[in-house]
Amino acid sequence: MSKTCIRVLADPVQIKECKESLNQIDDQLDQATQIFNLSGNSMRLKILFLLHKEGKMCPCDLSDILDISVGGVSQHLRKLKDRKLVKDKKVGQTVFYSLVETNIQIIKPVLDGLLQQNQKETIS
Amino acid sequence: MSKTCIRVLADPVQIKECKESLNQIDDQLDQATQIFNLSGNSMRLKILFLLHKEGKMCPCDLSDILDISVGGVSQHLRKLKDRKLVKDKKVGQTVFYSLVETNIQIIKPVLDGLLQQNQKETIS
DNA sequence: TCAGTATTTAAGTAAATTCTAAAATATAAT
DNA sequence: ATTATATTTTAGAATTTACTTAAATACTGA
Repeated sequence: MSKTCIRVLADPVQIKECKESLNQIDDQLDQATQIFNLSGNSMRLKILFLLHKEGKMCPCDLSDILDISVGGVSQHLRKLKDRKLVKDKKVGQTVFYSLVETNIQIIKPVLDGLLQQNQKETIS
Repeated sequence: MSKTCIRVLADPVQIKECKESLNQIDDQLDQATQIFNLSGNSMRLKILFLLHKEGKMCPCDLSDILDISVGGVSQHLRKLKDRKLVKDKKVGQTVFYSLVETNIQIIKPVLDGLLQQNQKETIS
């Protein structure tokens, strides 16, 4: 990287303190970034919403609902599972995925809001 | 896409209702996806956190704190501004960016949590 | 055991993302 | 006017992402 722009009027104390703050909360920042990143994809957010709404779903049904290949769904589910946002349970030859409630807390209000919105529109 | 996997035991009513639900809340889903997507990048989440913590900051200081080029910071800020998560105000030759409170509501709890964590660690 | 169903994994591709460096724009000050 | 400062925009590159298709794995039931 070339030389950074250092403002004439910059407050070096503020800048130093900000750097320290970021270092202090680095882990929490990383975790939030990961969850937002996983949720910030339309297919994955839809999957999370559907699991919230339906309780559990299998890759095959999700593939049908979302209109993407089963392989594609499986890859999304693996990412969510790697980060422990969802868990799976095999029943016969079907694998049911469901939310890990304790690990989706930061997006839970949004899922709740979407579900409420859905129920509201269904009534009217 | 090749033929989707249609489960023998699939519940066609459930699948149809899920498709309709997604259609109904399509706009809200899109908006949440966009905000999560913008927040799901470590540089941008740090920028949002710093703006929350400091009130306002300029690209030059952010570049120094985040250790990326000013051009890179400017590009992140433009994305956030396009989605109206931040606003800018020019003072002399410096541009100060700040949060648009009404539009960051869905990530506000996380920013608050990070700030609290930061203050806690600073005391101890 | 063999055929059929459900899922996962792998390979390959097209598009999007994120960065740097450099050029362009705009303001300030001498 | 010229020079310096701050920001934005552009161009280009390296990386990552998200998809499809096909092959591999695993379970079920005749």
